Amino acid sequence: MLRAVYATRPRELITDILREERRYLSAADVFRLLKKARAKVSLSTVYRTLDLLVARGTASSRADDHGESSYVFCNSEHHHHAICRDCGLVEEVDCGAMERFTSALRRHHGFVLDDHALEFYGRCAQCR
Amino acid sequence: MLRAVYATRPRELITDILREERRYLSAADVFRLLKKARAKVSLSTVYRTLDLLVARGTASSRADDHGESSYVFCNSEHHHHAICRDCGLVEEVDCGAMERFTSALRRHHGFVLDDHALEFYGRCAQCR
DNA sequence: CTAGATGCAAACTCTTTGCATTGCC
DNA sequence: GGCAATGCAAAGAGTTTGCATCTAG
Repeated sequence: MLRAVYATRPRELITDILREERRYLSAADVFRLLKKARAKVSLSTVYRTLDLLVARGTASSRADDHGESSYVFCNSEHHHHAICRDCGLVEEVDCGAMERFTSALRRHHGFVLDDHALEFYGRCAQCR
Repeated sequence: MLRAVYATRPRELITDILREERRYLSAADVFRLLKKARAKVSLSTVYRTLDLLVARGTASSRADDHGESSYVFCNSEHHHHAICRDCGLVEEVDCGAMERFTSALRRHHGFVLDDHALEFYGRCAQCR
């Protein structure tokens, strides 16, 4: 039998923050934003909730060069991220070029992309 | 005046391991391989050497989901990695498709790729 | 009422640093 | 010989865990 999952206040708060920010946030970032909003949620709950969101597909995570993990809200299952180096905006990428690219990669290198792992970095339209 | 850098035995050993393995290795992996080869090099030297190689462009690093960093040997300056999920093989990607892809991404999303950050995951020709 | 969630503090993992010693050139 | 590199142990940073308490359903 499946384990029940409660919709608690801390979880709502954390999910809202992630959905509204629309950029990668570390656990410490989320914790800081919670404090700024005068919500008292422990750092461990932040970690536990972020893990939960990733497990449910509501967020995706990545680790930076210094071993700190960051999390971003996700709407759809199958998509790729274009991340702005300046403002941090995370935008979904889903255009035909993607498909053409993966098939070319297969032809030229024999590589079959597991495209869930793709992420792109650059600068968005605003920041250019 | 530039700081001198010595070609020491530990550095040779670590560089050789990285060059021969041709896949991402954590500091602990390198340390393990050194021990297997009966070379006694401290873990801190492994870390320091890996940092040095990255700084010199001889290696590139990435962090996994658990905050552990891994390193791979690099030949050329400008390239992208295609990483096999099965065997870990890291292959350089450098075909026209890449360029066509980035220009399409710019047209469709207004995103300009900083393409040094690109990495691709999938399965290589052998592992398929 | 009961399984699940939280807070706190301690434990853990990976990485970095300080300093005495060793080694390259 | 002198500056650079190494080893060791201790310190750091980020994350996870154990357990008592609290709470959603």
